[in-house]
Amino acid sequence: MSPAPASARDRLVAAAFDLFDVRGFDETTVDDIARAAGVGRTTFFRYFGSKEAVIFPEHDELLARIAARLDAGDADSRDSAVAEAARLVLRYYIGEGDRARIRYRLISSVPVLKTREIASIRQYQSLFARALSSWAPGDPDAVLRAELLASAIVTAHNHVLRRWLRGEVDDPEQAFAHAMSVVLEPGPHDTSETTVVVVRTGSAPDRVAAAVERALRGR
Amino acid sequence: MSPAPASARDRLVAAAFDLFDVRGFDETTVDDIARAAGVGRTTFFRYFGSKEAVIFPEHDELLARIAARLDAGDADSRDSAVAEAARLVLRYYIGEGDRARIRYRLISSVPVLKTREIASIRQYQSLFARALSSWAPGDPDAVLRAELLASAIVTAHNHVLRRWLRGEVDDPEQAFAHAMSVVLEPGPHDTSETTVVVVRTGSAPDRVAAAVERALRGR
DNA sequence: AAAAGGATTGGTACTCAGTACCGTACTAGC
DNA sequence: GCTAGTACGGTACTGAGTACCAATCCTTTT
Repeated sequence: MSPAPASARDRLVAAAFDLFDVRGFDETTVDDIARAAGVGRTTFFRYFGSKEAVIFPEHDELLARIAARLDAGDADSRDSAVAEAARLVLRYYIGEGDRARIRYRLISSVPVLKTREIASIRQYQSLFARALSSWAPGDPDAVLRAELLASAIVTAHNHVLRRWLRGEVDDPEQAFAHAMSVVLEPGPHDTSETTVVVVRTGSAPDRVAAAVERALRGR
Repeated sequence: MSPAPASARDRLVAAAFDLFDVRGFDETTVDDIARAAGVGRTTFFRYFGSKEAVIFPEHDELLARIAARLDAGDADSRDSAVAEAARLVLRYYIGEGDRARIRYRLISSVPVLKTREIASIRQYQSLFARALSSWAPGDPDAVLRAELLASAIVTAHNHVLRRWLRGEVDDPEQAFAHAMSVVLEPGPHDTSETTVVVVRTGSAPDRVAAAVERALRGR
């Protein structure tokens, strides 16, 4: 549809999504993609390391953007930094529109693509874990806590993204904000009964108890 | 070293670990493995779907064992069911000894194997998420909570396993128990300052405040 | 304008993973 | 002894991914 002179890389991506969508991933060879894009097979492998990689064309750039956003954060702005970095990814996929939906269908049906996606997600997760770990105190469990929060953020992000891809969510940004509130909410306890959470502190018990009472009454 | 008549499958696994360890993954062909095991190349692919799969020989059986353990649980025994299922995996890898260490080295240095491992872990995670979800109430966030807890358990497990593989932990079972306590502990807040967690409840504020005070004083 | 140099591309040839198919040996049960 | 099932080996093929070389284009320099 577009007049013509898109870059060879863009034409390859477009051709790949097209062919994978109509003919299937296994039934499409790299030769087919290159031919449809009007380039040589060599050129394909010059831009993408593998046949799967063409499905995630901006993966590296997204990784870099996330890393940049996380690097700009610090221990004080922790929660907002990770939330914004995750939103970055969410917005990207939402903005893709149809392409994201085609990818979702492909990933759901082709095991090797699902594997690839899971590995991509893990790269995001590692970035989050590293940033969180660098902001953490010398606590012996700091690394574990960082990994746990990183995995929670990624899980929340993916939960929302998948629901949006299935058409179960209208406002993904708001849904993600809600999911993050679930992540940051106290432990995975059953909320149907009264739960008392005790965090050791230097403050006198009376002062803490008073603060709790205020919190329960007010707000 | 063993006299001889191990099954073809076991000989293939042994030969693969051996060759991968000394010569490297990329530098070893499936032909090499088959020849070293004294079988044909066809036989290799009859037992393992791919060259990578031979590194995780008992993966399917482990998955089945986890599924069985989780199926035996119910909503009431939730915490112990998931903890035991995770321990199942931990014990398996600990019991492997040297083989687990070789796998760890290979995974750390060969990207395609790392990808494969991450995908395996995700399969465990999905089992946990499905079980947890099936035990959850009709809460609209129940699925999200199930996925979050599943990812937390898997993260905790892997944290401990990796530390053990690096020789940073002596008693992995105890370390895992501790990690699980961190997982189940209230929210990911900074513990260096006083944190007040409020969980909505039907009880009167006074009664809750009194319970908190008791908790802070006693124990 | 011409030459030089770098970057993008295409083509060829090769290795090897993975699949399909077929023939063969060994075992079990009648 | 015969047959059916199972485990195995061999051959042949497709296609992903790599290495290398030659051609073209575009920019810069003289």
